[in-house]
Amino acid sequence: MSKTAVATKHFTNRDVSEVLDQMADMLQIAGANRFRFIAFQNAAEAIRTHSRDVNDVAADGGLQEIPGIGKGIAQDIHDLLESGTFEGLEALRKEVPAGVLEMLQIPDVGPKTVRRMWQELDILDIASLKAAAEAEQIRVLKGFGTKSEEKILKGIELLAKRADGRTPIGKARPLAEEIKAALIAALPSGTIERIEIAGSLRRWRETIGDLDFLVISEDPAAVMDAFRTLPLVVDVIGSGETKTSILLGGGLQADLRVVAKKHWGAALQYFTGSQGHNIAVREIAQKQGWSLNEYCLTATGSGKAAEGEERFFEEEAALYAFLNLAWVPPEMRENRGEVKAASSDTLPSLVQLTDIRGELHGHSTYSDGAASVAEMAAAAQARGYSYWAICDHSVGLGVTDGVDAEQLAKQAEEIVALNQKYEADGVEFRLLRGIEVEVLADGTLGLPDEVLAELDVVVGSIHSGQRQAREVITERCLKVVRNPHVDILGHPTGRIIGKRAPSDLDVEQVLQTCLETGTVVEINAHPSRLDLNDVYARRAIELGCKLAISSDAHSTDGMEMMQYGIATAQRAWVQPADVINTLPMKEMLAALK
DNA sequence: GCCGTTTTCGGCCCGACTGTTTTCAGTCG
Repeated sequence: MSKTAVATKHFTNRDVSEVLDQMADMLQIAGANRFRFIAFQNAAEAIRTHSRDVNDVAADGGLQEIPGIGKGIAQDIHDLLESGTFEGLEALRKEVPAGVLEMLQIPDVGPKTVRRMWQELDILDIASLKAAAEAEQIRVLKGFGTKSEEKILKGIELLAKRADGRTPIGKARPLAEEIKAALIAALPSGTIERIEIAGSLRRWRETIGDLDFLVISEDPAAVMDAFRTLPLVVDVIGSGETKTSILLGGGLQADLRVVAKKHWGAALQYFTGSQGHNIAVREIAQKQGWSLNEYCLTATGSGKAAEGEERFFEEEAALYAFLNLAWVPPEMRENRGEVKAASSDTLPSLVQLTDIRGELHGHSTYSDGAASVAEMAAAAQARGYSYWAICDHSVGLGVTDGVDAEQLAKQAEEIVALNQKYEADGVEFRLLRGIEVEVLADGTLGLPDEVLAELDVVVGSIHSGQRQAREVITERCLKVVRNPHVDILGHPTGRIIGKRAPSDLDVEQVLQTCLETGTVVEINAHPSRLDLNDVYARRAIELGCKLAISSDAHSTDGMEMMQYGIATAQRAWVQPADVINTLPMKEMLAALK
């Protein structure tokens, strides 16, 4: 019974990558060859960010075509998908106790420490590690002292406080901006010559592990001091001559590095990451006879330049150019093929905020919005848009008052009147009539077809029953996509980052059907949604689907969220032609069903 | 375990900071 249950479990790309990560962790603790566990880590990352469903790729026999997946791991994945496990995994699970594996989650406790606790002190879980540290039993080991015990206890405390490790970008970005401003304000003018938020925030990843700041200053000590004493600081993790790490309330870490002006290009490149991207760039440098670190290129002697010769770059682009690479937008730096594209000068020309001509999903006071139709229209005009679709919730959504046919007719009068005024005033802006129509549990819609038929834009969204079984929710979603009146599939997976997992949707099948039916797929730009995410959005455009990037604004300020959607699209390699709301209104409307 | 503009074998990015040490290992990014 349980064996059957395991065998029929559907493994998502995330599930598979988690298993591979666990495999890497166990290999590390077991003391395996370091390149072996790196191989599993790389494979995990490759699967996590691969745009196709791993089950489909495996069925096509294409696993080994994914960079980082070779013969061995491809076989392991096949076994995993078929039977729920694979040989090497079972062997290590027998060898490494689950509690020992958990100890690896403790900050500042790595595989070497975990292994010694386990092997030399017979510590099998976090609770007994804590007890041993408190009883001062760890200092008996060679290489460990009182500080080590303190560090372990602090780490355990930190782990308990830390919710799930990563902070949604919608929270992290404002916080980083606040810290940046506070740091500048805390120092005499001119002390900071230049400051940039680097790391995953500069890459606009949907969740952030820690905040990274890079600074040019001739007085690093003063900058360090100011950083350590910011009011937001709860603890100083470490502080040296060029680097300081602090802990903020809520467990978020922030790192600061101060460099000289001539190091800026290499330093910004290094601190922006991702690690995978940096390794790929450093490998390119090596082939050309240079070693790259966060300061400069140094000739290795294997190229034309004399060994030890250094090259400095005040700008990041100059560094890329020196290595014969096109400058790679930070959003693309995830080692998903961008280094290869940069070397052959085939990077896509990414969609920009300025390409957006209008919006196709936003709310007003007719449903749960905070601003009137006229106010939203004014805000849209102020942003330079030439059209904006009012898509309030339809009836059928329990948590909020939705509009019915009658209210929709009333709203239409308001829209017509406003549009007449724009026309009379010679204003190049139009409101469009739309709806975010509720998808009921059986896949039927909250309003009848004849009501939908009158509208310019229909967004179909699922807000309930998101925990339905894979087949059920997929079929429900396909029903929406196939409806001739639904132009756009809204926030397809329904996830709320850090709060609600995505629906167990067969996204591949949904996207294929969107392509067949000409249904546009939304990138919902709200930073707690970002749905589709970067990986699925990339798959969508690979297939040839069209996208709409929508702020889903519920207030005039909500339109600001568009930047998160643009960044997500950029992370998905999306170009302006892939996005229907980069089109002028007439062309855009013609592109809808 | 993966990979190849020289390789199917022999490599696999690079440095800051800490703690326990007299020169380095561990962790992190």
